[in-house]
Amino acid sequence: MPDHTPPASPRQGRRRPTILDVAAAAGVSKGLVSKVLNGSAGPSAATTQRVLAVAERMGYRKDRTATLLAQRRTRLIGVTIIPSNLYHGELAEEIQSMVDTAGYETVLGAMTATHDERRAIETLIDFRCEALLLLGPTMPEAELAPLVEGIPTVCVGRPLNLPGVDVVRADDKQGIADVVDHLVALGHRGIVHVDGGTGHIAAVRRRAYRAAMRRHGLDATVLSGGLTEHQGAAALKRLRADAGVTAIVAYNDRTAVGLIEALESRGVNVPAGMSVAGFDDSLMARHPRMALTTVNQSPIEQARLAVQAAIDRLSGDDGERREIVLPTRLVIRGSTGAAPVSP
Amino acid sequence: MPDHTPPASPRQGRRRPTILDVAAAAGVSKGLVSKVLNGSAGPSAATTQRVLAVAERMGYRKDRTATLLAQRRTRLIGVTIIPSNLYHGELAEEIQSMVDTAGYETVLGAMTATHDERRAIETLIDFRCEALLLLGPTMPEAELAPLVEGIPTVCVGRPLNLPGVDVVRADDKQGIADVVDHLVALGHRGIVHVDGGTGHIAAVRRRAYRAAMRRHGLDATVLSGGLTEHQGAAALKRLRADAGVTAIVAYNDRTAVGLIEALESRGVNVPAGMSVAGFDDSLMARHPRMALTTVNQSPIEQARLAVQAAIDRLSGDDGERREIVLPTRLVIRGSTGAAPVSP
DNA sequence: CTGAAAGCGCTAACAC
DNA sequence: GTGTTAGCGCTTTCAG
Repeated sequence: MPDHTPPASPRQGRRRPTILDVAAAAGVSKGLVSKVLNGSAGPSAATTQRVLAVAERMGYRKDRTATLLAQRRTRLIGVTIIPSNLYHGELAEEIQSMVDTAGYETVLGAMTATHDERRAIETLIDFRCEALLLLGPTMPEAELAPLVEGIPTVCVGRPLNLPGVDVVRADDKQGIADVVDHLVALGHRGIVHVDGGTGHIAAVRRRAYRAAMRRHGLDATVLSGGLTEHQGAAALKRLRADAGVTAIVAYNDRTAVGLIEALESRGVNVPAGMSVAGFDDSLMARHPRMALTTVNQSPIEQARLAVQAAIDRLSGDDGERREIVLPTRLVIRGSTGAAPVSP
Repeated sequence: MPDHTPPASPRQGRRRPTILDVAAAAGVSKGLVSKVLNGSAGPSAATTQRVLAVAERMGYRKDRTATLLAQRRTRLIGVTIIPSNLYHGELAEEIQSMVDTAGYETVLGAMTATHDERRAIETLIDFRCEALLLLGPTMPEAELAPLVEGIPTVCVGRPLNLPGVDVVRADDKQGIADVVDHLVALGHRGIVHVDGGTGHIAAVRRRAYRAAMRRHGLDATVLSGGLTEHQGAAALKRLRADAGVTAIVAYNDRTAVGLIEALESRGVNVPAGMSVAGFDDSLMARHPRMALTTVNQSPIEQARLAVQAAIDRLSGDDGERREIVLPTRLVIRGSTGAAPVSP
């Protein structure tokens, strides 16, 4: 006689009670239970009481899967995130609150070495998220387009000219320009940029750096970096010692922090021997020990506006694609200083 | 005539194609399509080809909700996380990879100000996660028990004596003891502890601190702190200036970092004026600028073991509750130094 | 090899 | 007020 376990089911305690079990135990129909559970008008106070009590006692929890299938909506908002990026963490916390109060739920799609952006987005879509919030997406526009087609998406942190995709971002160009201006004002002329790799935002900042240098009549040098501390540190190997470089404009705070680490481990003091500026003004940058000169891009405001845009779309706002560009704010701290006088 | 939009449906592009649409377009039954899509044996090569092509062309994506409902399993592993905690971020990335390679998927349940641990866990359960990984849960055991009952759970970072709940944690007691020993060896006697609030791990470390102090015949003083930089900084206000305190054992790196920030903003140099030690050895602590003396608790190893435990349970391992205690490793860096000689 | 049909647990008309 | 019923999109026997 074959054993009678449910197919390929994982070890699981006794079967979860369903709405039917509750209905039976309360002596009513499942339809009624459903209404009670959803607080919809109809059921009498007495029934409501009883059903609720029974449900509670049985430890009943609605099966969201079934609910969603039946309702054909999820009230889910998907957010792509790099967990080890503190700036993403900050944004995510803010987003979570906003989404919460709007009566939706967030689901975080992690991007890691083994789980790239495409997969993260696909996962989110598979969860039937009704809207997507992409934190600093790095995929090329052309690949992103078909992926998010048909689902209200807001892109946080980079420009993206796709129909149906709203954008909330900081003015990266201005931010980088401010950094370069600041360094030039301090007397630096050998200013290099350690970029953020192949992503789109990286390209934007790279261009902004080049434009700013040109404006000052200075030569631009770009070193390929990346999104992590480690990649930032590694970029230093590509810096020629004799190049007369006295300042580095890093892609973001993580890159900058990695650079500072690498510099100081080689005995180069920051800012005495080298000025370093970041981007994001993350918790890391704010700390007096790090005291990173960086660019603040109002994460809270970005989170608020991004969620707002998504909710608006979900509420039927069919208006034009929005592109909200927030001003950046240069935050000058101790990691940048006057250029050393040449010997 | 009533309009015919689906009930309360959010704005959504044309309806997503279902398996039925694909079946119709391919001229086969939906059952067959299902089989093809799942790669199960049966369909002929020709049909497989055709169905796959049609599905691709229509941009078909399976509705996970429906799939799950039908299969009665999700292959989902839920992870609770504090997004702004860098240590959690590190753990999460590692977990994600491990879970990935095991053929499961992770869903992150964020804990924030508006979304407490209970809600995060409930959300995860509502997603029908088959197993739960709780990162440093703070809820009292008695409240946690009914919540996670019946679902394989592994608790990361704190002891938890609950049937069916495996534990992977570092030896906090040893870790704190090492810190205290280290400080005592440096000549400190006025050593206070800024704790992590009301959570369980906080209690464990508090006790460990008290025990270590007692062992050295020193008076213990505990200042209430918290899990964030801000709360760490705030704790300083509660420190009496005349107390002869020369060293602080902080609950974790975030608390320590907050303390250092607050101390240095008051002109107290670390470690010259005050030694500060953290716990976690997060990315933050490792940076030379922060150079935090702290306790490493092998996050990668913890992630690996935690996922392993969860997968084992899901694979039918009904063995005894496991409690894996990893050794900690004191990492001495620049934030602790010799006690100032008293005047 | 393919199709038909019975659910999965819940919601939402629509009757009673 | 309360019960009945028809799905939601998919998987999975079980026949053909």
